[in-house]
Amino acid sequence: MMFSKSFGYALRGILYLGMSDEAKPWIQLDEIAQELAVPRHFLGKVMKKLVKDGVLNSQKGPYGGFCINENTLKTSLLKLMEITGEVEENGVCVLRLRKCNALNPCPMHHQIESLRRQWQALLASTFIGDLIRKDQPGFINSIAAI
Amino acid sequence: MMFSKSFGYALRGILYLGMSDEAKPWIQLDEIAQELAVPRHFLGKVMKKLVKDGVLNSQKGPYGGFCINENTLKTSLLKLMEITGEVEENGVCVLRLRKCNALNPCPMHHQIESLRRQWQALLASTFIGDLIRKDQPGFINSIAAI
DNA sequence: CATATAAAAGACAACATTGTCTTTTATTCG
DNA sequence: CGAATAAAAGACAATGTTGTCTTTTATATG
Repeated sequence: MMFSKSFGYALRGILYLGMSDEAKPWIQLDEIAQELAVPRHFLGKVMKKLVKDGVLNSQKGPYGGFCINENTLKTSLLKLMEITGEVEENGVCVLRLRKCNALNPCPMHHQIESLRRQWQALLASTFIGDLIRKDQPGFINSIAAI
Repeated sequence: MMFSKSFGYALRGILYLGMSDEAKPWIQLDEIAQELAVPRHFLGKVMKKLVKDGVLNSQKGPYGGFCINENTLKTSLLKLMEITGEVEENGVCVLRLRKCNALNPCPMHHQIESLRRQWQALLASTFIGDLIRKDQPGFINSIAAI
């Protein structure tokens, strides 16, 4: 019940862009990495993936950088996890037993089942847009704090 | 919301011992690894840790092997995770932000909080003994199935 | 005591994730 | 067009987890 570092970087990068002043159309990797205190080049790779998957836009050259687009706020956390490479573990047994199911449950099956459903539901129904709080003054601080 | 392989091996190894015929006091690594279809030497390392932490007993030499002891059934899954090296993530923010807390929550804080509490509670209050079903004929199958 | 047995221990390889550095490509602007 | 800028891409290192193999240690038995 923990996200990968890639996921965390991706989410925080996106939120940083989402919170940025719209007067400045493109935000550079340098600024994002510095503000979030995150390894620059690694973040670059993650951002690249997000661009490839259409979750963000990017622009090369002077005054270029990254910005959100029409998909960004509608992107679910589940989608984000897929992009950042979290394994697809929808029906997979927590103990990785292939034959585990309701009829032939592994010892953990019943204990875990409900929590996993809640977890999946949360990831699928929470969108980037839900996480942005433009009205909250400490918001940027809360994603920058490391 | 997934256990490490080490954890899975440990749990299944313990349960295998817990289900074994008590007429045979010690069970060898060879048998366990084969029955559970698990890498033998890697399992050996995991079992060694369990012995060191007093969750299992072991005996070298001919007719030696592993067996459960007075602690085994009373061991919680949380304890098992600690032994198998799952990081201690009790108060840690899911995004690994150090300054995240109820007063200065990260964007995921409220969404996750309740689920994490349930997860922690489940791990702390589920014991090895709770997972053994001596009455259930398919039980061994359910931990052997890979 | 000698031998066989089985865990314990240690060395090392495969693999994935994370992180750093350099080169390439695209774009803006003078 | 030429220079500067910034993302894209690629090479490679550090680290952690998982897996394999070999050697050492302890113990039971003849």
